[in-house]
Amino acid sequence: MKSISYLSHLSVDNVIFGYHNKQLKVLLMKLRNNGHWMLPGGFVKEDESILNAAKRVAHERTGLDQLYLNQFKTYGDPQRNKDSRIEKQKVYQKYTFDQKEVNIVDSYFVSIGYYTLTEFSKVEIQLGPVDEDCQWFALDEIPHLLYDHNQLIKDALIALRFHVDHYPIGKKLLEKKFTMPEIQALYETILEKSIDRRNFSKKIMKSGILIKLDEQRNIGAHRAPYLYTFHEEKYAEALQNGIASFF
Amino acid sequence: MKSISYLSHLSVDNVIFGYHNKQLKVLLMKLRNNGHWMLPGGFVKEDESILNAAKRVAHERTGLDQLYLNQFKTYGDPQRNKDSRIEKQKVYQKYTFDQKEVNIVDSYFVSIGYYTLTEFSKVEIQLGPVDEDCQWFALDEIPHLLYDHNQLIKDALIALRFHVDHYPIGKKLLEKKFTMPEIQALYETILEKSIDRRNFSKKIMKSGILIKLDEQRNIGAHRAPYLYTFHEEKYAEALQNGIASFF
DNA sequence: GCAATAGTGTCTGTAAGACAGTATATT
DNA sequence: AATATACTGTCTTACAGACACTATTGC
Repeated sequence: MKSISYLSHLSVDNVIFGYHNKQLKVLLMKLRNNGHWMLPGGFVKEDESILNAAKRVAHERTGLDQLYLNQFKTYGDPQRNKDSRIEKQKVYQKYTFDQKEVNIVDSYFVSIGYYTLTEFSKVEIQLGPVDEDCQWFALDEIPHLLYDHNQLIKDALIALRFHVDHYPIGKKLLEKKFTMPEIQALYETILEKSIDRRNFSKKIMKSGILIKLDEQRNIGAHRAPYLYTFHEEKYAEALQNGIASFF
Repeated sequence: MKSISYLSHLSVDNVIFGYHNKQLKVLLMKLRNNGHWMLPGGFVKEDESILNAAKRVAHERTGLDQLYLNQFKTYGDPQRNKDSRIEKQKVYQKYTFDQKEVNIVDSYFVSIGYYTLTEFSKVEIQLGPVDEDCQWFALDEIPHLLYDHNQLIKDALIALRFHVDHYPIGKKLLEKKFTMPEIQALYETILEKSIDRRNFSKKIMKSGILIKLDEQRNIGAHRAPYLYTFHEEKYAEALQNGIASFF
């Protein structure tokens, strides 16, 4: 194996949320020779920022660039990398750090948690160099993951929902032009609650981030919905400064 | 120097806020042979959680136990430990990690930021083993600090204010029994804004975390204020679940 | 005309924020 | 009496949340 210098005892873990058609999923992977599902993660190179390390990890699996990553919490407890289910001898376990090989299983890693949210319908999953499998999982079908990764997902969800509540989303999740029911479904799916149509529309229009277009989209045997786009400046400003409270 | 095993390239930095008598201060220190003020920080032992590492760092300087620490952000950029003002040869710079000596200056450290808030009047500052000086600084008198530590303080303040806005504080900052003006001054100082007396009292009483006692405190040539204590259960519950929005 | 979905306005309750006059303790 | 600080209630306004009928399209 080629010797690459990574910071030892440090990793990044990514909770990659994917949205498509009223479904919210999480990207999970299996390490070769390991057999347990886990979050995509990786290590930090000696000359790399932690944010770029997290972006690289996400890019390796999804091919996506320009992801909007959010750091949500850092985990560091000597017990967190113990998992009694691991058969140590079978595990892909040697990794070169600073010229010496290290057991990546069962040794203490401090891990920086990031999450991101993306449209998953066009993502073609690629396996990383040490991956055996990689797939999207619906939130209610997440298996028991390695280490503390189930907890990371819980924490990331809380952070994501908080974010959605205070900052605009949707630019990378919806088409350029979208309907009010579409963006409402996005919010409802992420927040896992239903929102009154009239109140939703009132509120989001008042925030100013949407522009109503003089176009409609014909979909099915019913009244055609109007199309909207994001107001670029207002959207960017709200992303900077936040919105008092959204939904 | 004794060989202690620490996780390399990883540190914790503490923003220790101290409140006393309408003043909010930050504890800063100077490293021996360095000459620049910085946040108290330290390294993580091989068998230690990052939270305990941060507690140990705070304990070393303040002697305080049972601090309520909050992790707010992790910093990791190869550029963050560069500081052109450092005279490298003069710096206390050798530290033993994993049996080998490492330059702690100018090498890449990922740092986990914690903040805490404590009453500072009874704290007797102790110098850590590598400290030259350690003192409280008012927020508007903070000098230019090493590395990105001024930014850490900014971020910690935002996190602290957010926390104060959504969770109860005061148990470790006020005496067992306190007056309404006292707790209001605490909020006003931390949030750096004045709050209407009538609205403050209305709001905090409605939250249920205060119990009005049938006692008054005689202080000075004016009407005696009533005393209050925290409602233990309500306080604990609010600390768990948060309060919609406070001030 | 039937089925399906989109569009829209009003009312009510609650909470935030502005605001001023009275009460009490000390000297 | 004068000074200093504490105590308290009402009004206005904005927003959240509940709620129902009409409009359009395809078949």
